[in-house]
Amino acid sequence: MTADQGTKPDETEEPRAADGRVPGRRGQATRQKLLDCAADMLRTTSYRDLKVVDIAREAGTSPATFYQYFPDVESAILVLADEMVATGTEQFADLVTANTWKGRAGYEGAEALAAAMLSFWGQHQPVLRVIDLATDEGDPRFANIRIHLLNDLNNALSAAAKEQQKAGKGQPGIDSEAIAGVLVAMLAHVSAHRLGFELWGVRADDLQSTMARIVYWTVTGQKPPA
Amino acid sequence: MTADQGTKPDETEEPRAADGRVPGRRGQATRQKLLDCAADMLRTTSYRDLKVVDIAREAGTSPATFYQYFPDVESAILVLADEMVATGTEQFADLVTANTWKGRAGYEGAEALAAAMLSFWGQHQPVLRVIDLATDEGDPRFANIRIHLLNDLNNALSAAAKEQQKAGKGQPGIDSEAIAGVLVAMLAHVSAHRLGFELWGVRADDLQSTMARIVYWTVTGQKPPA
DNA sequence: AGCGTATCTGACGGCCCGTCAGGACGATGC
DNA sequence: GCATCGTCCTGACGGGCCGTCAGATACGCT
Repeated sequence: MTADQGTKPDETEEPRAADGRVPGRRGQATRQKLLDCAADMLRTTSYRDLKVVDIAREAGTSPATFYQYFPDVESAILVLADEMVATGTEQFADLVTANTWKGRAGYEGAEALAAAMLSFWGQHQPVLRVIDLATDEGDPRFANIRIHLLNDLNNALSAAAKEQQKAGKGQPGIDSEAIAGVLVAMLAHVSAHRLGFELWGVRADDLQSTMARIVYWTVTGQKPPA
Repeated sequence: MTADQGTKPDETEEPRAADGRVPGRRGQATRQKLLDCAADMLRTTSYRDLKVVDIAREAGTSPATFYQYFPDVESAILVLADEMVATGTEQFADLVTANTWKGRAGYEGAEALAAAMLSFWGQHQPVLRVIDLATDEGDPRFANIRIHLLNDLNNALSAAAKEQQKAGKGQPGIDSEAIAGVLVAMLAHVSAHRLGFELWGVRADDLQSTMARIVYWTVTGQKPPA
């Protein structure tokens, strides 16, 4: 309210500080540096081994400074996760709703979805890894992030499946939410473990095709063309 | 070798103690009590919050006693996981290899597999939860357990898929290992999160049918009967 | 330059972990 | 019954990391 605090570009929401104060220019700089360092370290260090003291040292500051901007390590990663979700959450759902699910073009839409998932998980692997881990561990904050990320896709797939069912195609007599849930679970889990598959000798191309074919057939009940 | 130690029923392997000694009757009793208490507490407490002191107190003993039988909490859970795997690892693979993959009987075999997975994950939910978590976290000990649990199923599905491919059915031109990997990932992940699905309003029956249909179609390329 | 405020930090108490020396218990021989 | 020995258990301790606070520092403004 009455937000006229100089040239402040009105960041998304309020980047609240530790003691309630609103951080200034320099404060936000160090805050960002801490975030960057945390993101960097996540690439090499397991999330459980990510200590506050290490992040602070990497950023050239002291642990106490960290706590001035984040209540704990998880909160910092949550910010990273929020940014990531904000940049790419709706693209998956769009790939589903924009799909005609007919013939070759329909199958290629499924292939595009699988490719997008694999690519997204490849790019944001470290953060997504933490989201999955913390969610499975029962942390509701990360669970919400995960829902935000996958909910649109889930709804889109459910709608597509139901649409096909009405046309006498797809999987008869099965709750479309179950269909969507299983497909989303498959897509997310396989994408998250692509590296593991490759280490096991399975190529990403084959994963992508397999997932695309399963998605296409499960939604439409039609054999993928060629 | 030369195992004639009275009425001792020759337990699997050597239940080694802390300081190298072989534990006696009473020692094994408390060891088992610690395991039982750990298993019990896993049902209510998150694996990360499972402290040694809590297990010891629950078992009516002291933390130091725990360390006499297990180097850490994870090792204790590993024993539980080993027992679980030993009791039910091959049943999944058998359900695949025994399947003819033809007609209604073939589809019912797939349904039986999905049902078995859901049931197994329901029974052993707490321990399997830890296995998944620790594996994702990079713990190689739990990763090995997980491989032992799913490897036979993976190989069986891969063999079945390849068999169908040779007969001109199934998914043409795709590595059967990728097919098996995706299916196993789906089965395991959905089974692990059945409770979450149900909380979301999705019935286990629909999950089972969806998974069974996907498995059957992916392996055979045939539409499930009825 | 001088002052007020935003920002940073060294140092501290608290919690949990894993270990060790020593005490309690139970079986065995007499 | 009781001495003795081996098995088993535990109270107490040092160490590491966490999160906080009062004080020091640096910047912006007049």
